[in-house]
Amino acid sequence: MAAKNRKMKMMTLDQMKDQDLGKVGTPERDTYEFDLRMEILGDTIKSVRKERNLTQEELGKLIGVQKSQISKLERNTKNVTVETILKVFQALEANVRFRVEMNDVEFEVA
Amino acid sequence: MAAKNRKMKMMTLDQMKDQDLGKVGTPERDTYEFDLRMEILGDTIKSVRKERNLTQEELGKLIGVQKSQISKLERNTKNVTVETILKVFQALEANVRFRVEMNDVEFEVA
DNA sequence: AACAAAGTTGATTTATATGGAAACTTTTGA
DNA sequence: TCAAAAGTTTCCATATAAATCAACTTTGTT
Repeated sequence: MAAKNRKMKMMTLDQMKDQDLGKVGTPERDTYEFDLRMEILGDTIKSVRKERNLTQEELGKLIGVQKSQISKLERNTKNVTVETILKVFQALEANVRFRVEMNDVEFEVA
Repeated sequence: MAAKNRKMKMMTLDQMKDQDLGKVGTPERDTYEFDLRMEILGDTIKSVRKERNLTQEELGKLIGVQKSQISKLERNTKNVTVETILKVFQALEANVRFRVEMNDVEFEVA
């Protein structure tokens, strides 16, 4: 997957990603970054659920959905809506913070 | 809207919300909190766009949508998907951070 | 091994987010 | 003041997220 040039001593993760996945802004790279974030989101749901010692079925019951739906949110993670995210983490009694940074300015979309 | 009891000297915003909108967890209160967050999200898009000195039409062009769609995202804000949020703020060259807090543990869904 | 509990997957339905087109309203600047 | 630019709204189509159900696989536990 990586290391094309034998003379190269070090390579940052970002350099590797630039090379193997294309620069930021290209469709492939954007897709990769998006998929990664969605995967992390799914993993986070799972981690927090485990922390609360809940099964998918139990979490589902709290929200009012089947366990299969929870499974999909944890694994199958494509795109999700903000509402779904908030619903899940509220049931898990976790706080969701949402922040937009632009240059020096920060917007807290708490 | 508020101040039912004349003897009451002080009331926190949370107490007021509890009284006027119902406790956290009730459907009305959840709806209110959700609507508020979505409104803030819309306002944030608008603020950042203004900061960048872009019209809705120009921002739309960057993303590949009509100005009416930007208007809807800024005002009409109901629910949105994560993909849409990322797309918009990426076009605005703003960073979106997304964090889940549970007790002392923090999950960065960067 | 073998049974139950937990989790996953696929097919399908329903609800709704995304988006365009066009007419409309508001804002702004000459 | 009025014309153009910017923003809004309505009606509509399409794509897809949310959800169920049922069958399946995986993971413990005794």
